[in-house]
Amino acid sequence: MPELPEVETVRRGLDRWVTGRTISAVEVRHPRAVRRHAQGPGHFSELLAGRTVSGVLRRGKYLWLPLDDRDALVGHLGMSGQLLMRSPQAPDETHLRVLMRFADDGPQLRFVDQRTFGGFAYSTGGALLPTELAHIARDPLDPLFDDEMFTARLRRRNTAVKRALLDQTLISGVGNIYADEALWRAGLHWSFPTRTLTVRAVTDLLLRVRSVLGDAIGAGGTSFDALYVNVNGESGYFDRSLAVYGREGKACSRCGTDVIREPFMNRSSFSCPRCQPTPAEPAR
DNA sequence: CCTCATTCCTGCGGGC
DNA sequence: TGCCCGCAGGAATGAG
Repeated sequence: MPELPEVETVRRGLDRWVTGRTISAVEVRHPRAVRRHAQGPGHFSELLAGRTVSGVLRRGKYLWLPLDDRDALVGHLGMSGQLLMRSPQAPDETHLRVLMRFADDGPQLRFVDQRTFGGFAYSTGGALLPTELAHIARDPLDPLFDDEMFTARLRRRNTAVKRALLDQTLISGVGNIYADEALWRAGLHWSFPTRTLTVRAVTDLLLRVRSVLGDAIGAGGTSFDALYVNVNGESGYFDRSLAVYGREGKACSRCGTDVIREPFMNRSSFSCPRCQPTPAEPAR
């Protein structure tokens, strides 16, 4: 699933391949892909034709492409979204949702999304920060991320630490995979109550979050090739480095104990029962 | 301001 | 061989 490292990898690819190019036409092949654009697919396409992309920015798991004025194209990959650079001659992908052509007749930008949780919207005045994502917190790799505010807000909460990590209004960019990996690195069980975490523990957790995201970006960057804006949703080569996610029944690389899987928030949480013991009074 | 459950979607793979 | 069903899960939404 695309989380911050995958989206950052996509951002770098897009920046290289579409910045400075002028859009000639946009075909919406599935209306759900632009469901957040209230005026509909036709209007969405009309607004984009003739516009020049001036860059590619990211906050958390959101991407946006500032255009040649104060507007922007904002998007989210959802769970299965891919952004591909493809030759105009390449056949349609099975789950092609949006096709963007450029005036130079060069590689097209294609949004391919099996489960259609992803989508795009036209953001009027959104070049600096689209209103569609203004409610999302800065991500931990943002130089302006406020560590002290994050720590204070997290410790005021009355919930499980993993729930807090997944709350995009508190810290953005972390999804199920990297939450589990960061918690393993920090030696914290997902149910640890935020109220009882010390400042020191939160500071360490934030360090682990940053280290796992940074490591994953490093791995994701290696899977690039010319006309492919990485996208596999399986985090480049980082899946080889996962310590607990998807590793139920396999040995923890730190202590050898079998990794366990527990249901949480209608999904799975993976942890090492020895390195991440269940707290005396777990939160949910 | 929280906190938390529900909903959207489709391909895959396990079980029978 | 084929059918059913659970599972994967980010984020908007609304209830309390």
